[in-house]
Amino acid sequence: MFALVDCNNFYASCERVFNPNLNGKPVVVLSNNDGCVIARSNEAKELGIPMGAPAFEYKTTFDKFKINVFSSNYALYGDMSSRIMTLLSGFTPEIEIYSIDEAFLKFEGFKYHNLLDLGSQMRDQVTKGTGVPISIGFAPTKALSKVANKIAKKYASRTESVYVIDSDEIRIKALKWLPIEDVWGIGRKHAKRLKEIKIKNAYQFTELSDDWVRKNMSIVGLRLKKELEGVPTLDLESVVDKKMIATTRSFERMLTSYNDVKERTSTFAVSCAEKLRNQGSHCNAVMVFLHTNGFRKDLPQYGRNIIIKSPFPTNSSIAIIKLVNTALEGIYQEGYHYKKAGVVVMDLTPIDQKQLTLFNSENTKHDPIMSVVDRLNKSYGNNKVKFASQSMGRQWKMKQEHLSPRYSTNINEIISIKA
DNA sequence: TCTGGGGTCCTAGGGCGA
DNA sequence: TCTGTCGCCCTAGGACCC
Repeated sequence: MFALVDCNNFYASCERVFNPNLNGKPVVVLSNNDGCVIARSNEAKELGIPMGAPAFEYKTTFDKFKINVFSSNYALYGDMSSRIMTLLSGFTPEIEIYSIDEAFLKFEGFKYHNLLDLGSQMRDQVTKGTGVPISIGFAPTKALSKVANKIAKKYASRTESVYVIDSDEIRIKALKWLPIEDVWGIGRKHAKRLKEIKIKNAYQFTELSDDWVRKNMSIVGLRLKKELEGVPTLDLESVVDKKMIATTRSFERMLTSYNDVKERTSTFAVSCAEKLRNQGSHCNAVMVFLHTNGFRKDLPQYGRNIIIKSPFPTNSSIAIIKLVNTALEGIYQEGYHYKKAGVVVMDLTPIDQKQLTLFNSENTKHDPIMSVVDRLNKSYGNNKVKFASQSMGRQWKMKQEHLSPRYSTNINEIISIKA
């Protein structure tokens, strides 16, 4: 049996944990730069705030309904997530952390265990330990546990947030209930095509022929079909090293000078290099992209990306900045208003599998310098150590007008209780 | 004025050597 | 020496997830 545990409206719930006044009130959390809505409490959903709503367009709605608006606070959400995952790990060693707010758990040999009781225990322990409400779906496959979870969440009061699919009868009933566009693994494009041939719910999807699904939706679609039929094709996935690492951002305002863009991409390069060192990897290539604001039809549009191979595997911030600068020179064009840029490090290899090259060897001093940089940043806060191409005086800030304190990860921002 | 960020997997199609 | 075919590798692009 698989269980899918999903935190309800995770970011909004995290904000509520340290601010109980928000209970019962509408809450939304915005993306980086306070751009669009990425999480909503049930009350905000009921007021018709859609996922992805641009914040500036909904400002009057926020004011009108007294919606509590927060900038995203990833320090807080990341910490809450790891506390929840630790609690869940107490129930089974077989756990796959699927995202910041979701985990698949596998229960072998629990045939005669009462899953409803088990789910209730999990729910109570996480709620008691962290204050974040969760929903749990049990089923014989991962895709079906997603379906069960949706039901647990949708009918929270009736199911007490735990739902079990353990018979064919319940499975079919659940699949008939689930609209095709809500099936895990079926995105917008496939949902549209399926609806065109009158497939409206998950059950009808399972009635299609294997051949049709294989032909039109590839092996991925066929695996999904089997999963929904109750035949497991997906197992828990173990944590593997990332195959690419990216740092990309929209700018608060549009940039028109080469040096401004270069400062940004250098900072992205440093961030990617740090992530590489954390993972214990080197990169063998970097990709840099930049583009103008696609929403501004009145301005000329431009966007390009370029991949540059590194002469040697590296995770040195200095070496990666150099590569990124070379790449940027290749694609930067004067005369445009740039809104977004990013650096992606690719072709990653483990540090201990370094191939020696005859030419172009790297500077051997970089490794010790980077470990000093990492230590300093760890002790004095991130990004204290800057490299020459990064801005020194200038402070690049994300727009974060509604940021909550980092209650759980910064001693200066812990919650204070007034007597 | 203001519209996120970070990933994975699969397939088709072209280049290329056997 | 030329041509056809097969399979491998690489890349771009599409689809999906949170």
